[in-house]
Formats: sequence, C-alpha cells, structure tokens
Amino acid sequence: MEAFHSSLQLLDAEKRGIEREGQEVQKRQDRHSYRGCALRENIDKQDLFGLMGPIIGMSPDKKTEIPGMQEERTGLRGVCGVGTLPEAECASSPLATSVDRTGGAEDEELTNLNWLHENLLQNFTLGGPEAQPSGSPLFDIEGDYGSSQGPTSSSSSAHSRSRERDSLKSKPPFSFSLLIYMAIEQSPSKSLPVKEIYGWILEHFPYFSNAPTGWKNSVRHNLSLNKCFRKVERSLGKANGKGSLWCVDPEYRPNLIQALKKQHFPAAHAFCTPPASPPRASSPPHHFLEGCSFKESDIDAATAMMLLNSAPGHHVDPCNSDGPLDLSRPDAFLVSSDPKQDHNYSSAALQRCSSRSSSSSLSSLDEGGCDRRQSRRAGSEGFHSDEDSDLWDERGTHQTSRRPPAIKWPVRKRARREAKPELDDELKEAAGSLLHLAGIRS
DNA sequence: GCACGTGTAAACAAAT
DNA sequence: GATTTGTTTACACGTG
Repeated sequence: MEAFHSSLQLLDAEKRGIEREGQEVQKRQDRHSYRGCALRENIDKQDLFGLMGPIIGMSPDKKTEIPGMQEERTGLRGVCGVGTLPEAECASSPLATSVDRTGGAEDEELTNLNWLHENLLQNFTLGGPEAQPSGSPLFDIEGDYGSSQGPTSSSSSAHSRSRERDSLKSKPPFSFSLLIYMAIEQSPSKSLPVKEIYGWILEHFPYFSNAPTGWKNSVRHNLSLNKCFRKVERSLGKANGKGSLWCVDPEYRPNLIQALKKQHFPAAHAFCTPPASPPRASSPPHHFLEGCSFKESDIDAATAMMLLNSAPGHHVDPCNSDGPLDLSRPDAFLVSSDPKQDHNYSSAALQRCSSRSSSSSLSSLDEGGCDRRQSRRAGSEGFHSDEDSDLWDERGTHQTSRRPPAIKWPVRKRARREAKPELDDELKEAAGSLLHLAGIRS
C-alpha cells in the first residue's frame, strides 16, 4: 500500500512534468488526428484513479435539450453524484451494505471507472471538457464526427454543433455489456437498478434518448444473460422501487475491463502480454494511437493501475463473493501478497479471456448464463456463496440449442486461485512493467 | 463454413 | 389494469 501511495505521488510529480510539456505536446497533437479523436496529452493522472470530481461528460445545457433526459436524470443523481444510492443503502445483500458503509473514498480510487469516463472517454474529446461542445463522451470516440482538431485549433461553433448532432445520432462504440459495466462501476455502491442503468446510459450516450426503446430491452437482456452481472436483492423491508440491484460479478470484472480496453484501448493487451515481452511491444497498435494525443505512457499508467487492481492480491472488490468486504475497515485496502488471501478471480478469468482470440469478450461468459439463472431462481439472495458458485461452476448445461456447450466453466474459485500462482505472478509482473513503462516505481 | 459475440425483437411471467 | 422488470427464445449480422 505504501508503494501504491508512493506511486500516486510519483504520478502526481509526473503529471506536473507532463503539464509543463502540455502546450508543446498539444501543438504536436494538433497535427495529428485519428478517427476524429484527439486526446489530451497531459492527462491528469490523478484522475486516472478515480479522484476526479463530478462527471463532466455533458453540459447541462445540452442535456436538457435531449427529450426525455430530464426525467431520466432525476433518478440518476444519486448514482453519479456524491451521495449513496438509496436503494443500495438499504439493500440487504452483503455487497450493498458493505460497500455503502465505506463512503467509498478508497474504493473509488481503486475500483471505479471514473477514470475511464473522465479521462479515457472524455479525453477522447477535442481538448477536454472545456473544448467540447457536447457532453457526450462518445463525441469523438466515434469516427464519424469529422476530423479531429486540436483544442487549440479553431473549431468553429458550427462545426461543434454539427458534431453535436452527430453525437446524438451515432451509436456508442461500446457494447451494452460495457455500457452496463460502466454504469454500475460509476455508481457509488457499485450496484444499480435497471432504471438507473438506463439513466446512466441516457445521460452519457444521448444517442439512446432518441433511439427506439428496444435498447432497454437489450440492456435487460444483457443483465439477465450476461453472467458478468449479478442481481442483488433490494432490501425487503423497504418499498424502494421495482426490481433488483445489479452489480458486476467480480470474477468477470477483469474480462469487462479487458473488453472495454479492447474496444477502445488496445493497450489492454498488455494485460495478456507476458511481462517478458518488451514494454513497447505492449503499446497500443498504431491504428489506435496514430494521431491521438494520448501518450502511450498515459495509457500504460492507466492500464497498469487497472492491472494492479486486477492483479491478485491487489484487488479491492466490494462484490467479492467470498464474503462481505467491510470497506470501512482501514485494513480493507491492505494489499495482500499472499495468494491464499487473494479474493480475486481475475487471473483465471483473464486467462480464459486471453485464451480466446482478440474478439474474446463478455458474451462468451453467457455460456453459463442459464446456470446462473438457475441459481438465481433457486435463491435470489444476491451473491452466491462459494458452494453456490461451485454449483454453477460445475453444472454443464447450455442455454440454447444454438450455443453448443463450449463451456469454459470457471473452475472452483479457490482451487483456481491456488492452481495459478504463476499466472498471478505474471499479472503482477505485467503490472510492474506497465508502471515502469509509465515511469512509476511500483 | 463454422463458432462466437453482439444486437434486436418478441413473448411471457412476475412484481409493483 | 398498466407499467416495469426479468427471463427466455429466436434470429440476423459481423468477425476471426
């Protein structure tokens, strides 16, 4: 943990150095563009760890212009805002209670995706929030927003309006799984009801505000089918809305992170790259960074931190199914180097996902969806115990006749954790390599 | 061609 | 009874 804090300090120092270079770099980046994106060179690395302020993805003015956004956002304030989710506060599940008790400060640093939204996503925009006329984070992610112009370039207001229109009609470059993941991860309690997932998506991807309502069906479909997501029963004693809370299955969080990065941040393949490979070899492919002003070390720093978070023993996961994690305890964030105390399943999950082609993603996890549902229905008490997990680990039925049971069932979690120490080490080394690449001493 | 991931639509049941 | 939520099935399409 001390090393982590020192890394943060080093990041801060580096950030200041980067900022000094900022203007010079901006000039360079103005000369480049890629798919309409121009990322800030001087990414605030503090932000990478979820220390940022409120979400700035969309200006209120623009949001109010979107039909139907107002009512959707009302229920969202508790999610993206500072407060805690009322439902989650009262949720009876160990997850919700343990998470909500925390206040989430350190948890925010280690697990949330604010860094993604406010940096990776937002910094895809032209020069950051001050320069972006539209609040949509996909504003410049999508390639059809016109050529990128640097923040210092003379992007006319007409051009901005044009891009804004495009942002409203262009589909987000993320799958529903990732959208849901981002929504859930950005919530203080790491769990959201469906309606607030809708709200988050609507707020951050205005495209859906004008899209046919089928996308909500898709969201629900994903939540049900994708075993990355778990249902958490709300508190029975309080009538606080329909349905359940949904959270990210900790076992598949690395997969989601990887899918997220594969979708837009191919530097993520460093996660699957053995540490022996040269650091630069794990740099994002040219097609991605080409023209982007996203310094590779920035990406690496971000991915390194995520990898650290994903690495066994470094992960703080409120959704840990091994039992409620009381994040209010000061030792809740102690970094364990003991594999036996590793409550993270990322290594196996990562291995699973890296075993497939680059297209490996989330729905491969759907193979077990039916079993998950079975166990949900058997007792929808939210999270499974290990025994419960073992149940849906070992049953081998497949969901549909169209999906042959090419089941990559997670093996028993504990057994897997103990059986993959070398993989754990690789992950740690990879994290170290990435941090080193980013100029951070781990 | 095949397997897989993803998106979409539709139907249905249960809950509110 | 209407609406929302959750589940399931089916199909289409793109990709490797």
